[in-house]
Amino acid sequence: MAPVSPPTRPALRARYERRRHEVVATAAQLFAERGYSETSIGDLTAATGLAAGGLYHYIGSKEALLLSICDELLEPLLPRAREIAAAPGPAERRLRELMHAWLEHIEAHLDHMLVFAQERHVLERDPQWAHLRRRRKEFEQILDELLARGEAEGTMSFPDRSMTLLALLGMVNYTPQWLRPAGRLSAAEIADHYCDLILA
Amino acid sequence: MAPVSPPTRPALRARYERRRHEVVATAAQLFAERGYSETSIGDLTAATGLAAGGLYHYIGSKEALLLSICDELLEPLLPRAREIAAAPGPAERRLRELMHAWLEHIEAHLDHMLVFAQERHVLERDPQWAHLRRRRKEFEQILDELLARGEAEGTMSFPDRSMTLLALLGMVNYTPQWLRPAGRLSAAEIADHYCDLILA
DNA sequence: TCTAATTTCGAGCGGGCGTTCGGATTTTCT
DNA sequence: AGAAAATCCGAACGCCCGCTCGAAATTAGA
Repeated sequence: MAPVSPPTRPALRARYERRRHEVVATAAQLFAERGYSETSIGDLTAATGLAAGGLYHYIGSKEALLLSICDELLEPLLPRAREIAAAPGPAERRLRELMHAWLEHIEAHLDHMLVFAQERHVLERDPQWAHLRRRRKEFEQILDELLARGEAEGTMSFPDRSMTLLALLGMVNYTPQWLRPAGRLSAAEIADHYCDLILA
Repeated sequence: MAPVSPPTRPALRARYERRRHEVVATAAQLFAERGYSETSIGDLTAATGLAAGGLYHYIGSKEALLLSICDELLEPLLPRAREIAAAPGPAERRLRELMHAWLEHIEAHLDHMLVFAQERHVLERDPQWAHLRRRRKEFEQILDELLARGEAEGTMSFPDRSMTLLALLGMVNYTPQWLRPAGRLSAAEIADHYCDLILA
């Protein structure tokens, strides 16, 4: 996750991080449309304007870059989910808020999401990815607990809660493949629709 | 799709196709768990027991092998879907039957499915994959028409049919990531649950 | 049994890829 | 201005991978 040589002088950290963030975003875009393995370092240097050496100043390695993309995606989402789920109010309201936040996050990070989804098989095996596995698992647990609370409160009922959860995960994880920011449907509308589907 | 040198003598065709099918299945398994790019020809020779030359006798090239996996997956499903959708009876019954067939097909070809899903970004760009794009599109159209027929018959109603279709595709396409043949849920149960969700 | 077709072998080739590294350039701070 | 830190360059390296090819082994059919 950490790049090779971040500047020690604090005044330069900001510029460094900004530039690094640009590089990661550019890479996410390329990876999303061509695939990680099908994108070469040459493609990356062409897209960023940096030469190989300059690029490695920021990314450390190609695989670390991939990890950075997924980190940038999951890191802010999980605390937000915790926060929303822990807030007061009925489970259904909590769920709808969480779905909104989730889908807005997806809409704002389509490329990152597509890359993350693409690398599922790496996620499940490589020990370097263990912390991401944990994060994803906790996120799914938060969702599941919300559904369970809804059942306990009597406002939701599912024939099979765990299957409903999987269906929900499926819908949402598929969304980046067709969602377009300029498209007909907003993230909020989609979130509401998905909620209606499983709560009906 | 066609390998390099299929035998001309018809008596040998059967054995050749059988062996070839074995190779494709083995490859699908490896690709599904490690990823296409992360699986080397060396891995393939080790898993099949064939040496490099022998392997290429059946696969033609690594990319052609990937295409074969996806072909074997989609080729039988589409005609079956056409048949089911065209059969007489109310739309809801047609849809349920199609979902059953679909999920049983997934259950029977988990590896192929995972590989196909993994290569989404290739599917959408490479001209070599055009016929697979067409097949998938037609399959989705069949589904959409079934939903539309349900609405016309008055037995289904959706706030937004195209979004419901996308939700359904999401659920089903995600299924191979958790479905296990020895698991708690059968393909039939899952299909019914999914139908219930969108028809509620 | 003899021949031709088929299947298999495996060393080796050519190329592309990720990465390195020494130095040049630019920037920051005193 | 001067020194130290940070940024960037790009040629070059070594490795690994997909693939080839001529020959050997096996099998089918007469």
